[in-house]
Amino acid sequence: MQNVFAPHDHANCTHSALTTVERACAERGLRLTPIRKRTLEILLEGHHALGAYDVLQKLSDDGLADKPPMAYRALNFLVEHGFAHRVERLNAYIACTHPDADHTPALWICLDCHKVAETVQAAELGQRLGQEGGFSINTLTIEAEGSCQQCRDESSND
Amino acid sequence: MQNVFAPHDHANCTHSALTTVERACAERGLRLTPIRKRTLEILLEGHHALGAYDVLQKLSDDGLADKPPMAYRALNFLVEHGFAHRVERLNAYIACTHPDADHTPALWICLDCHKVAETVQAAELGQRLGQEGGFSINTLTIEAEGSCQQCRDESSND
DNA sequence: CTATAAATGTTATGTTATAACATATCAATA
DNA sequence: TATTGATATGTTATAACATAACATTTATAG
Ligand SMILES: [Zn+2]
Ligand SMILES: [Zn+2]
Ligand SMILES: [Zn+2]
Ligand SMILES: [Zn+2]
Repeated sequence: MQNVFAPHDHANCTHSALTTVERACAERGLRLTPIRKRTLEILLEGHHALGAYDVLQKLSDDGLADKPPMAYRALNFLVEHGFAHRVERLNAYIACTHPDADHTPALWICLDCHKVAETVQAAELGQRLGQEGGFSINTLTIEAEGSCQQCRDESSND
Repeated sequence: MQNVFAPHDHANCTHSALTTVERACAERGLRLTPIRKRTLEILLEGHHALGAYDVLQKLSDDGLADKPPMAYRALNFLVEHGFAHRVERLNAYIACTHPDADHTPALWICLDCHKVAETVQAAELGQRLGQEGGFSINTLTIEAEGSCQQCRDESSND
């Protein structure tokens, strides 16, 4: 999925992410337990970032988990293996939209529709920046807040 | 100051930042009140990020402030006007090392010495990334965790 | 089977941040 | 210089985010 801000077949979006993650877990010997799978499904419900306690509430509604550590463990599992991303600016989490690739995403947070998109072209860019000062990058966070094309188009149609 | 990871005349570092901020406040009609000034001085004590409650403790030691909102207000003032930066990855704050320039910094967090450096060459880079998807950037966060040249040099001298 | 590791369940608490409202101080101007 | 409106500070309370520590259960390998 390229542009989550634009209208798209989100059922397909969800389904392909889920099957990709299931395959990746099988290949890598990771256990996509019920809590973990449901947590991913919850994040996949939309392209909005959810806080850990939002996720926990939904897990609790499903009778799967009802204590903060349970949600954090599932979210951390997904993040560690690249199936979800933490949005630092929002203290929140999104499902990854290309969970097959080993990647460092740049995140685009629309302040209008509140969707969060990601692009993967950002990593080498950071590496270049860092080399200037001899800094060796372990992890790189790139997040932008602003407005997506769709929201700007809509607001100009007033 | 370019490379805060390397040994440098930090007294000068502190002094020049403080006088630059004082001048900027005078020019822009901003009030660098005692709490705000002391908060800046606290951040300037080193190139380490401090949490709001660390700052609050120091303000409290000085009898200047003793409730969370006081520290957050002072920190927010400094951040809003570009005199300090919030480090999203650390939920913490650093004094800006070039408070004269209107800038979007990239932050370099050394996991070894825990110093945080900033560079200003990053903004246009983000703009370029964003334009690809038609995203209009309001604020941009670029933060890297890793190891600085000095720390890597030292650890290879074992 | 059983030993081991991994995951989950649970309690408690730590950490970060803000809403809401009261009071004081500053700065412009009548 | 008194009024006043804006800005900053003081205060209470609570919201929101996150993890330490330990017990129990479940999965997997030998
Ligand atoms: Zn979708
Ligand atoms: Zn949008
Ligand atoms: Zn310095
Ligand atoms: Zn270092």
